Amino acid sequence: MSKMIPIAPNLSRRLPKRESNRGAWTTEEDRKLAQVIEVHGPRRWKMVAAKAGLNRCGKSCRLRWLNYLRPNIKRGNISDQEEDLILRLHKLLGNRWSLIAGRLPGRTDNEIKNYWNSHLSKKIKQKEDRGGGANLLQQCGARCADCVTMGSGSGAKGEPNEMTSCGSFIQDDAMLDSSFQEPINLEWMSKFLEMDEGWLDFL
DNA sequence: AATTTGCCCAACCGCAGACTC
DNA sequence: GGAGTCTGCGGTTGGGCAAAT
Repeated sequence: MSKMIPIAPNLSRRLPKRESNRGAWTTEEDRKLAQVIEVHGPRRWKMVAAKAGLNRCGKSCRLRWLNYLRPNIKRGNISDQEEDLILRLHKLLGNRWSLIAGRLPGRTDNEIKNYWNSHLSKKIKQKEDRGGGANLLQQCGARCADCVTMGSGSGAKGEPNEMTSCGSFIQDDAMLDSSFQEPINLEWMSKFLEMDEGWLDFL
């Protein structure tokens, strides 16, 4: 079943449940939030929420900015190349969506998480059911228990440098640090990961 | 045409680490 | 060093839409 990208996804998602505004953001709220961030920058979210006169918590404002209003957000279809990259990075990093998103310019952790949950996890399961593609996740897991642990959804946020085996190849902070802002060339990253897979096979 | 089903994805929640006083 | 607050992350929820019946 093909799904269309919503043209105006912020129209009416969730209904307000409490006194503060909740649910879908209106275009007016978006505009106010963007204005305040333009002046004060994307930090001190509680203050931003107050300055914008929005009856929303700072957390909600931050999320809206990061996932929707931030400049250079790429929306819509994930390309095959990006999908491949997500698969490879997930194999290395587990469910560390923010790290994975950091390697995909313009994509948000939420988007990648959603894409994984709705598309890739099914693909993997289908392959596993057919018996042919179990290696997608297990290849790594069999060799590196840390990857499995990190991807198990425990909520634990291990430091990149604490990774053993798989991670030790890319221990460099600049490589894994989510604050690493430079957009990375997808082709380069794919090649890098191929190298890493080769290294994994060597173990 | 009306209803049901399946799925996507924006937004919320809880937790933990970082930061400030 | 401890308490309180802020920020960021991953997991989960549920409203809305298109397809199927």
